[in-house]
Amino acid sequence: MAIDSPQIGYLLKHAQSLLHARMEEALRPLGLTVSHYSCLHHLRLEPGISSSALARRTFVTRQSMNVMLQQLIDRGLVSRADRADSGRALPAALTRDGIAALDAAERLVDGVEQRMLSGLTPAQSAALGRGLAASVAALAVSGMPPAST
Amino acid sequence: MAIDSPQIGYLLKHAQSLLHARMEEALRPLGLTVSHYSCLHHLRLEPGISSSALARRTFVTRQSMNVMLQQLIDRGLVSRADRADSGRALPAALTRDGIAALDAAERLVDGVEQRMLSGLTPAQSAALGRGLAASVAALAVSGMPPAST
DNA sequence: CCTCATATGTCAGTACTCTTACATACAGTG
DNA sequence: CACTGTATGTAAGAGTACTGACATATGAGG
Repeated sequence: MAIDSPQIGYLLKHAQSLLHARMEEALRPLGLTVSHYSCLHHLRLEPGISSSALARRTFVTRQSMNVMLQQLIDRGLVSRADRADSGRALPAALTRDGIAALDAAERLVDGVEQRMLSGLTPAQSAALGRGLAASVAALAVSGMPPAST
Repeated sequence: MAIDSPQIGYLLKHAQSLLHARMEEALRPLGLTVSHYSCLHHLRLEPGISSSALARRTFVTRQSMNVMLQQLIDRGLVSRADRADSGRALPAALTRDGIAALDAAERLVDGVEQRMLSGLTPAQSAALGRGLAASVAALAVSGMPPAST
């Protein structure tokens, strides 16, 4: 293993693990998990999105997303059509209560993210964002890049 | 939610998710999971480490680490004393086969990390590392920082 | 010496996510 | 129209990690 860069993977894991833990703590008073929050968040960004598409946005399988959606529906935070207009996709959307819960959750989550970036200047935060975006782009497609040589 | 910075949490999750997926793919031919790799990796960094300490390094509970360690012991990659010299900690270490497996795994993982950073200059990679380290530091302790105002 | 706090190992139960598999609905092509 | 490919929803099962609880071993302090 090389000397300098390879620990970036570990730092990435460490940062993500801590962010998840702090978000979980922050959301606990609302009775929401981070997964629930992510679901609601993307549901607001794209009202009427299908469960499968939502699953891709939140990096889980569509089976897991269906379970989570059902929980949120049972709690009255999400509504979902029981018949598809076209195709099989059943559009889901936030209810009034869902919007309220998400508003409260956003405030808490924003606080955690601000705390995460509190040791960085705006320029450094922007650089962090660019670095992460470049990493995402480089890892986006499955499989190995053309072998060296 | 604010306009610019808050998406960094999502980028962090996205990057970590993709890194994990690519590492899993790369390690599959060896029959190792990313969790197994992390375990072996830290076992080499700190030979004789206890299961609980190893769990902290790899961000899982000591119960989960015990299960993983047992799997690796059953495969002959790790050895563990059955009696503690002092206290209750049972020191674990890599076997000859474990070192060989880890050597092969390190090469594959390094390739993935290099791919992740391939779109960044060395200076940008360093900045990414510093940003992540600062994020880890800011999120390190549980609980909320003193409320604003 | 005794007590308390901390750390480790372990067991049992729970919850969550994934893998695998199948049925359905549309789009494109012959 | 029939066939193929892709996308979605759903169900069943396995695998994995977590929470809660308890016993044990050491060190600090009275």
